[in-house]
Amino acid sequence: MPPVSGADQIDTPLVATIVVIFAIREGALQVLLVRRAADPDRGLWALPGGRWDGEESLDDTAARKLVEETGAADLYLEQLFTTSGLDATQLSVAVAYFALVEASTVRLREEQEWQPAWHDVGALPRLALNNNRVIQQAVDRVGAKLDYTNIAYGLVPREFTLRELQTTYEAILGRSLDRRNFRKRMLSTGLIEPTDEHRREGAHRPALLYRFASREPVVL
Amino acid sequence: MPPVSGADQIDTPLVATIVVIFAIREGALQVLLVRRAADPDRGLWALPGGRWDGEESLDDTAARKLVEETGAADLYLEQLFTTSGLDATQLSVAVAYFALVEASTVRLREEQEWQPAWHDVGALPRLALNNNRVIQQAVDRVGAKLDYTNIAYGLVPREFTLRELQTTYEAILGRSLDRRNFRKRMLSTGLIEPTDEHRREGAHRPALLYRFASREPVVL
DNA sequence: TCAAAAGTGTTCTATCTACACCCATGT
DNA sequence: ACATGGGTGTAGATAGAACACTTTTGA
Repeated sequence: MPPVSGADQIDTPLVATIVVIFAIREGALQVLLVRRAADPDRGLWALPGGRWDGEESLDDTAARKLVEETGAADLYLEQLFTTSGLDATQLSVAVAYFALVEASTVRLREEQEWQPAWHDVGALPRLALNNNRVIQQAVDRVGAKLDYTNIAYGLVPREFTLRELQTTYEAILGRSLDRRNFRKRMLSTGLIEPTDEHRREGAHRPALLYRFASREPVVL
Repeated sequence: MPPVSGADQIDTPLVATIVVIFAIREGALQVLLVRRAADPDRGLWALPGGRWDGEESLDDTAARKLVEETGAADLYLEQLFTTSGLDATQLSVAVAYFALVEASTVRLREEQEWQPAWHDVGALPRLALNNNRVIQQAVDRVGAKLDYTNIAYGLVPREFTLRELQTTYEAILGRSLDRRNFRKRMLSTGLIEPTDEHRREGAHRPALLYRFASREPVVL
């Protein structure tokens, strides 16, 4: 095991991971933010993150941060990019990730001083550091990957209706899709498959439930 | 300006950039390698890289490394990903980039102890650390981006024949393309445009020269 | 006149887009 | 019976893939 970095030193580079945690809530794409506890920008809403201590990989640090904040199993986690110079008061490098979690599995620790809370990506406040830009890049990346991967499995329950899946896509892409074409394409890719169960809710025909054929990342 | 990290300390995380420098040479995709000067894997071929000292951004560190090794203007440089734990002897983080340079503008510093040299990506030796994997990811990324960006401008001279451009694409993709379809697609995207000059070389009809409409990154 | 690479168009296929009606259910 | 969302097919447009002959030049 490699030795651990000592306590804060102004001349030691700080390596941190930050995680853009997405979930679909109330039909909208939301992101988890916390109150930033350190200068600069103390008190502003910010992406959750933590120092990398060298005892685990960067990916593991990001995954651990995700679980700490949401209690959610690590459904989908991907590295975005790395930036330096965010924080003019300290030599620092931030490795940004994004994660996709299923809203119903999340239990926030709302008693915490950093006040974790979901925010609609369409109506974000000004965030600490460059966090607005990081989130925008994460949204763009997820939207692009919806077309040729199965990563939406991270956002929906194990079984879901096509309507739920379509709402998820629309929330990320920011535009509405044609129901018939959406169904045809989803099924033709083979990424999802029908179950033999239906869900009835309300005064209308019950919807067939589907599942992702794989809940590991697949690229078409 | 932020303070500078001190000399080597075993308990200070080392942040380094490494750069996959690509050029087309003799019709093949080649990558610049150097002899690694430090343990582990001292003496093996490796990607050029250098410590990040905090006085410049990570991107600037990678760009400077590129210029130091090749003398080439920074034609195209993009971040790939960041890894930790490459080097079990030290707490380290490596930020990988790839660069596209035009072979004719490169002047290697061959007198250097680290023996910079071009290697065909199709026939690489075993490299230090995870460098084989880094190069593979870089090739995949470039190949994917050929389809929807103009990044090939980084690999070809300011003016070029369609044959030269096609050879460049084929070297990266590892397969041959149809000449007529290639021409049609290249011109229909508007990424390249004809000049009014021809190049005659050999006992055959002269080829019209083309240029990239923009030599800054463009996404279709 | 010959060899060698440049230049050019059409057909076929697959994919994406647009669009309207019937079905199953609860009240 | 009616309101609500679920489920389905077709036609037109677009983009990509396959494919062969003529042109210009230097030797």
